[in-house]
Amino acid sequence: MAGRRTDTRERIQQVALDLFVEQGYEKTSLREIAERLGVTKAALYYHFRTKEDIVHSLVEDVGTSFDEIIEWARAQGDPVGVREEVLRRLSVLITGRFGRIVQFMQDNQPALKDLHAGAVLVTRLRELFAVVGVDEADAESQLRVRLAVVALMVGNNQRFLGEFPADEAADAALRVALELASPRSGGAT
Amino acid sequence: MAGRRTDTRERIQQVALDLFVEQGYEKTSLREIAERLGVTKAALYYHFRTKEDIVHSLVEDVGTSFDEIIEWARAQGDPVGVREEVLRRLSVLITGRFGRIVQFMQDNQPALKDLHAGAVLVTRLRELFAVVGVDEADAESQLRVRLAVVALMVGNNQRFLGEFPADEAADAALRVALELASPRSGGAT
DNA sequence: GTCTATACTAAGATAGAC
DNA sequence: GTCTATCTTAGTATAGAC
Repeated sequence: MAGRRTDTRERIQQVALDLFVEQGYEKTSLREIAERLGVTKAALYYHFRTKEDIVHSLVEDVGTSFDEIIEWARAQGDPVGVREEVLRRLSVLITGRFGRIVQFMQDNQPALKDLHAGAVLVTRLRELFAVVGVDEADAESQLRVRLAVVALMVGNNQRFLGEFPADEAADAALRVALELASPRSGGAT
Repeated sequence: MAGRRTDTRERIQQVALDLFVEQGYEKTSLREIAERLGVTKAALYYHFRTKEDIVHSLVEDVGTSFDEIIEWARAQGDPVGVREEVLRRLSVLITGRFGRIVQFMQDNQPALKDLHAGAVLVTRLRELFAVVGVDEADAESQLRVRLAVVALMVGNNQRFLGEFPADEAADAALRVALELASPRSGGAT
């Protein structure tokens, strides 16, 4: 808030995230955001160059946190041994302060796809998959470790596992993720 | 083709699905579809009442097939014993002629959400989850069986497991799904 | 029955006044 | 830092040509 004279930028982000989570990115118009704030559309364009810019500003923090996990994992020697810790750190992020944003990203994957913000999600997810599945060669093993990441995301998504309390769902998600990521002992049929 | 003199309706569906899969539902304009077909936007409105109607026409066949699986499963006596067969039938649908449409639904879940077509996906998915997870009480078990369905969908999605040949990915998806849906023997920590 | 011409509303976006 | 006015293009609707 240092050099600025209003907090409109932050209020835009706040209201936009509310509406994006409720209705989805495409279905939320700038007019709606502006009206709820009591300003005009043009005012939004002073603070953000495009609608995409708004969502990008919301998502970039998550991207940075993902990057930190990825870089940490790559710095370690033993990829398999590190996998579990990667999932635990991811779980903390998703169940913590980034929960709503991660859910939003998950629900609006296609909308974000071609957006600049899409890179934040898609690229990072691919890197996470790579980090988590380094030593897995066949399709089944790759699918398992990638599903571990998916388990964390959908398990903490109200729309997916909404009947259970959030903390219970979060626990379950982590347990399932760890199981999916654990090296196979017995083979399949 | 009985009472009709042109195949424009089918061509619209074809072109629309192509573009929807490529670019997503929201990003594809009616002008684009019309131009690729060499007609005007208004012509589309002769064959379909709305844009949503187009996607609905694409998705309803899948919905019917899902319903058949759900109804069959409910007609059986033993819910757990039937779970495996439900997943196998789902796998056939997804890897078969409905593959592209299922991938489209998956990728455009938020766009379809409030649409009439959304009921085809969301409602059916919930019912599938219910059928597949009847006897599972805790969050972890529910998450596992629901992830089994997700495994089938993402495993057959090029964007998710694109490095492997389609048939290999399909096999892997079914194996992982069956494993996730199999009753637990050992407990977690 | 099939399609074009035309027009309407609302969206994202921009220029310039205050 | 915010507003008014305007632009382009989206989805939608309908009257009427063939």
